[in-house]
Amino acid sequence: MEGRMTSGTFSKPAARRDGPAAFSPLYRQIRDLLVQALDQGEWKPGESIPSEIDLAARFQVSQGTVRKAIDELAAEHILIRRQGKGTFVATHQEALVRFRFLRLVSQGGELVPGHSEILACRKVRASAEMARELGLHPGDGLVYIRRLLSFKGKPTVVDDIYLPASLFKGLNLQILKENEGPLYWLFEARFGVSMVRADEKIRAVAACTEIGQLLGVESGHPVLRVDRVSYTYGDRAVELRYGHYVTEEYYYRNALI
Amino acid sequence: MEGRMTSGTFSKPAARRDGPAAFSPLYRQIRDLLVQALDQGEWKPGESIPSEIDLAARFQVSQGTVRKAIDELAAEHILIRRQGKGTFVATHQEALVRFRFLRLVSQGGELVPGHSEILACRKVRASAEMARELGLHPGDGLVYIRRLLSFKGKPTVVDDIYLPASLFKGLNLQILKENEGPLYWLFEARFGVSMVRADEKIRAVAACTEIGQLLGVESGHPVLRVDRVSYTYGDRAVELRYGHYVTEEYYYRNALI
DNA sequence: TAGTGGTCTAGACCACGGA
DNA sequence: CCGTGGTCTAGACCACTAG
Repeated sequence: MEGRMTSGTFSKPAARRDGPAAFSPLYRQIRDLLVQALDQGEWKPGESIPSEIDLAARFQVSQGTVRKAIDELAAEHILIRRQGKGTFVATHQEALVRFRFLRLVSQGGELVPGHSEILACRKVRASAEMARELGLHPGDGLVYIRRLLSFKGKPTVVDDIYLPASLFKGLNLQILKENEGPLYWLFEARFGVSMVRADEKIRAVAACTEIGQLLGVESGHPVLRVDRVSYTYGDRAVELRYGHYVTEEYYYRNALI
Repeated sequence: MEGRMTSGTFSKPAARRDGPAAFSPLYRQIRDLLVQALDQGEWKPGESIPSEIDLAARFQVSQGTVRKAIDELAAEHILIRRQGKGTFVATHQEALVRFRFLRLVSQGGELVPGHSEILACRKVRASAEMARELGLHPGDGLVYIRRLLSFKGKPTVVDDIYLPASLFKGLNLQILKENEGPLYWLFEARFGVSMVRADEKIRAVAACTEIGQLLGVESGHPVLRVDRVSYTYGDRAVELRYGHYVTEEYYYRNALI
């Protein structure tokens, strides 16, 4: 009963005078094991993971410790708890997840679903900077995608997307055109790459003629430029996305908390 | 409400009884009581609140329940836990808090402290829309502030700020000019109004001549337009802020999580 | 050494969803 | 009805900070 998996088994007794703090509580180790299992596809987006009691048995810890591990993953929106039903792997099919990654809302504040049109898809080679951001080598293969997002028929966003070809083998124009629903859903369902978080850099720039034509505005018109790096389970960058947003009828919404 | 208290396993079921009808677990009621105490100024920004054990005694619940209440407030960055020291009320003096409300970073990604210059301060009357957003009546008194933020000597942000005059009695140009440090620090230290969260709407617009002159760019130059509504403890809107950002050397950074 | 928050456990019971 | 997550308690011990 007692002696089982007390904190001594996992945690490090003192005796570290200057090394980087090596102490990691049990629940965080469990959290990392869960992420690892997710990364390996043990449970897929939309599926349920085992119950807290089962996981507690599997990892030989108390239910409370498993709970705290899941709490963290739920706070990161990697897992979703549903009382009475179970705990599920988040999927970009759900509106709540989608709108975390597409912040455009109409003047009134409604979250408007958009229509996506694929304009291009081809293989390119990574520049030095792209390689650095994706943890690849310059010249490595990338899949380039250009797509136009429209809201209520109005062209609003042009995205230029770059993906590591090694992770998205076989991705081509036909697959993209056949796809219905969010791109990230295609990525997770067909290629096993789940986008979990992203960092964005936002600027105001003047539209070039090419972008202007696609968005139906004059060249020089102010547009939002949104540079995104997206990450999957292990904090691994797996997408670069350069977006141009027309913000006359929709705006980028952000909550500061 | 009553069902909440009848959860007979509690050794002290008679402890809490509060009125607001909706069902909410004990720890959330404790959370709300803590927010209420903060709102009434029982503990001021930068100060420590009582220990978990003391609070547990005060509210007649277990330490674990208090912990969970504090956990929520810490997640909202309203409280800050420091192991071995105590739990403290967040203050805008801290860099971590400031940078949650000022998202501009340099190209390299460093968080650069800026220099603030007050350009104007006067009393105005609330328009219908402003009144609606602040929960006031049209015509109610507001304090209007224009300030210029510069980074490394370069003018970068013009903010037009509107505050309910009733909450900021006596705020004038002199007080603003004497103030050193963040505006929000002045607000919380001198007027007892703590900004806890905010919503922002972001667009790309062309600079008008007036804004262009202040920011040192041509009229028509693309700038970020950031409309902010800020909230204090009870989710009460207490500030409108319309910002224009030049984004050539600095950009707005956002984390999608 | 004393006091704080942080971790972990064990057990009881509540709320919810579905068979 | 059962199984799920959600709440609450009680107690032991660990990690950190300060005097």
